[in-house]
Amino acid sequence: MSDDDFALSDVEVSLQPLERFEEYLQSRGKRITKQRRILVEHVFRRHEHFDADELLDELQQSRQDKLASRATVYRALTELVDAGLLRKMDLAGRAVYEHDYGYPQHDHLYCTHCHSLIEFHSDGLVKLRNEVAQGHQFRVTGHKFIVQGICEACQRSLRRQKRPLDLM
Amino acid sequence: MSDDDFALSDVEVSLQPLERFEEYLQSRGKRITKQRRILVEHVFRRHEHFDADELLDELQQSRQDKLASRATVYRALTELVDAGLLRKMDLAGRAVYEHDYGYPQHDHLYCTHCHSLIEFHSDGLVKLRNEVAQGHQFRVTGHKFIVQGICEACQRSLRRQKRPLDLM
DNA sequence: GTTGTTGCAAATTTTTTGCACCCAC
DNA sequence: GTGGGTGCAAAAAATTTGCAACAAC
Repeated sequence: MSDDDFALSDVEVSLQPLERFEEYLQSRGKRITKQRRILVEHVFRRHEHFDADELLDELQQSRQDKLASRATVYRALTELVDAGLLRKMDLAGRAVYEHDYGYPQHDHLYCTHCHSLIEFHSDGLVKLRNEVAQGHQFRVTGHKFIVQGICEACQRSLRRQKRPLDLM
Repeated sequence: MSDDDFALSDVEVSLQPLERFEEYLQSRGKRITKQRRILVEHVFRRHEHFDADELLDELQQSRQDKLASRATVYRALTELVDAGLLRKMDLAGRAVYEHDYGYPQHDHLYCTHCHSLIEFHSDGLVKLRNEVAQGHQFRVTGHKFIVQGICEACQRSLRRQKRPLDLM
């Protein structure tokens, strides 16, 4: 069986995150360690946005046998982004991560009140992005589109607070 | 003469940045100090992206009579954003600022190689943004759209470096 | 066995804050 | 005169790094 039996695109969609990460590590001469395995498994256990500190807490809380140190978590997050498994966003000063691998491309509505992130997808956005880039001879590798505002729930709670009798 | 003689939109476009800032300060019971005046004047002297540290350097370099301290610069930048004079972006870990007041709305192509920012405007983007938000009952206050990639100049220099003769 | 990896703590980097003194109002 | 503002230095917060012990390969 030759290497050609697996086209890159097939491999990309069929591998589990951990397998994909191991592939990445091997291609770079890096080692598959216990910590890296634990990290990937943990991160892809559920689909949520998180930052380095939250992840570190989860890997250390209520257990004396810490699964990974702070330094290792930071180093692994960088690798996971590099491997295309995670996406990194700079929000309000700190880095927030989310699944990228095996997850459809999307953008976010960011509520500046409760700091929640609402995902959405828009084909038109990508089209528009590529057109603009082409006009500037710019080679696109990605984008960050964050729409700031107030989510529906916060609008209601704010309305209740600020205008108790102004309903009429 | 009633207040209505000055519609908000007229006032917004006719005032100088400093005047606009003074208006903001007065409305908050804050004081118009020498440092705040110097900062606004300096920041709006030219249209460039900058971070807190660059600004601080410019206000202190080659002069023993420092124009503003680090703390004052950080505090003023927060006020200027709050006043609507500056826009803040979180790029690569640190905050980058640019003119907002009196400057047309725009977005950026961000070269991840030379870290330059290329501005562009797209009506379609705003339209698309509003449509998406409306679909989620989300009240938009703004957005950040950053297209990452390699600018034209860097594409050329990279091409030259990496494949001199394509040997080996 | 060799070489990359981890953990720890110290170091960096960026931004915030407490407080005594100063100045705009 | 008074209360907000400034500068300074220390503190915080987030992330990176040097290095000795350790573990993949």
